[in-house]
Amino acid sequence: MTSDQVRPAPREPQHADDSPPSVEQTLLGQLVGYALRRAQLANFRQVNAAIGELGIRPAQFSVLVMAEAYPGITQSELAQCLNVDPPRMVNLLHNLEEHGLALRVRNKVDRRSHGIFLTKRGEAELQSLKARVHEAEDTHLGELSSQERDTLLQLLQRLF
Amino acid sequence: MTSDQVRPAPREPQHADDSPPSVEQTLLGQLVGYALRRAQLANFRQVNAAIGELGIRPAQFSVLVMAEAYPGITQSELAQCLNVDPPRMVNLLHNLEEHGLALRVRNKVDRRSHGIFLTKRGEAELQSLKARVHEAEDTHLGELSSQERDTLLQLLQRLF
DNA sequence: TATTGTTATACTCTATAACTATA
DNA sequence: TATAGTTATAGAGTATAACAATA
Repeated sequence: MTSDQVRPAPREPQHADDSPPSVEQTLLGQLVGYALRRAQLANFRQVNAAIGELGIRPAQFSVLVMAEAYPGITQSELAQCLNVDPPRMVNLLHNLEEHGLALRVRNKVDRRSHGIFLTKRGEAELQSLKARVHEAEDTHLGELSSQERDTLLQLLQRLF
Repeated sequence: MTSDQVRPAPREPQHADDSPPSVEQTLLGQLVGYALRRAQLANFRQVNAAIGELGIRPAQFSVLVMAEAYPGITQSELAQCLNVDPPRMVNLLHNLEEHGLALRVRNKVDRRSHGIFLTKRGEAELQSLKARVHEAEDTHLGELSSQERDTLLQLLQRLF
C-alpha cells in the first residue's frame, strides 16, 4: 500500500525498431534449467506427434515399456519406479485396459495386488510405438552427432 | 473382444529375489527424451524449493526476468517469447500484481495494450529470486564441472 | 496394524473458443 | 476487419486425504 509499490511507466513501448524481446538476451538464456524445460517441451511435442495419433501419451508409453520388461509388475512398483503417484497410476491403467493393451491380473497369493501384463495386442502395438518414439527422438536430436548424443545422455543422467 | 486381447499370467511376481524393477534396465534408460524429462523435473523441484517459499513459481519468475529486461513489454509479447498462451499470461500477471511485484500500465497511444513494469518491490524481490535460482541451479548441477555445464547448455540449446 | 489399490478432491498447467474494447 | 486482452471451459498432470479389501 505504500508508494514504493507504484512505478509509473518511464517510457512507452521501448522496442519500437529495436529487436523484438527475446529470452536469449536475458538471464533465462543462460540458465540450464530454462534450456532443460524448453528442450523437454520440444521433445514432448515430437513424441506426441509420433504416438498421439494412436491415442497414447508419453506416460502411458512408459508404463507399456515397463510392463513388457517386467511382466507381472505391480501397480505400486510401477508408481514407484516411474515416479508417478498411485492415484494417477489407476487412471493410466484404466486407459491402457480400455485400449485393450494391458491387463490387471489379481495375484492369487496376495489378493490385494495386481500384476500388470501386456495383451497380445499390447505387445504388437508397443513394437510400433517404440519405432515411432525412436523416430521422434532422431528427429528431435537431428542436429547432434551420435557422439554428442551420447555426451548429452550421460550429462543428463548425472542430474538425477 | 477377440481372444488375442487376453494374455493369462504366465507366472506370478517374477522378481522375487530379483533386483527391483528399474527404468535403467529398459528402453527408457536409453532415451534422451526420458532423461530430459527426469532432469527437468529434478530441476523444477530444486527451483521450487528455492523460490516457492516466496510464493513464486518458475513461470512467474520468467515473467519478472523479462519485465526487468524489457520494461513496458506487452502481454502478447510476453506470451509469444515465453511460449505461454495469452489466457495463461492473464493469470500469471494477476498473480504478480497481487504480490505487488508487477504492474499493467495502459498504453496511451494504443489503449488496447498494456505495458508490464516491475514495481520497486518487484525489482528488489527479483534480485533475491535470481540469487536463489542461481543457487538452485548450482545445487542441481553440482556434479558437473563448469566445462561440462557449458557443454550441456550448448547441446540443449541446439534442441529448440 | 499395515499395505494395495481406489475414490474423491483440488490445484496447476495447457489449450481452445468466444467475448470486449479498442483500432 | 483485425488485434490485445479477457473470460469461460475443459482436459491432463500432480498431490493429498480418506476409504475398502486384504494381509
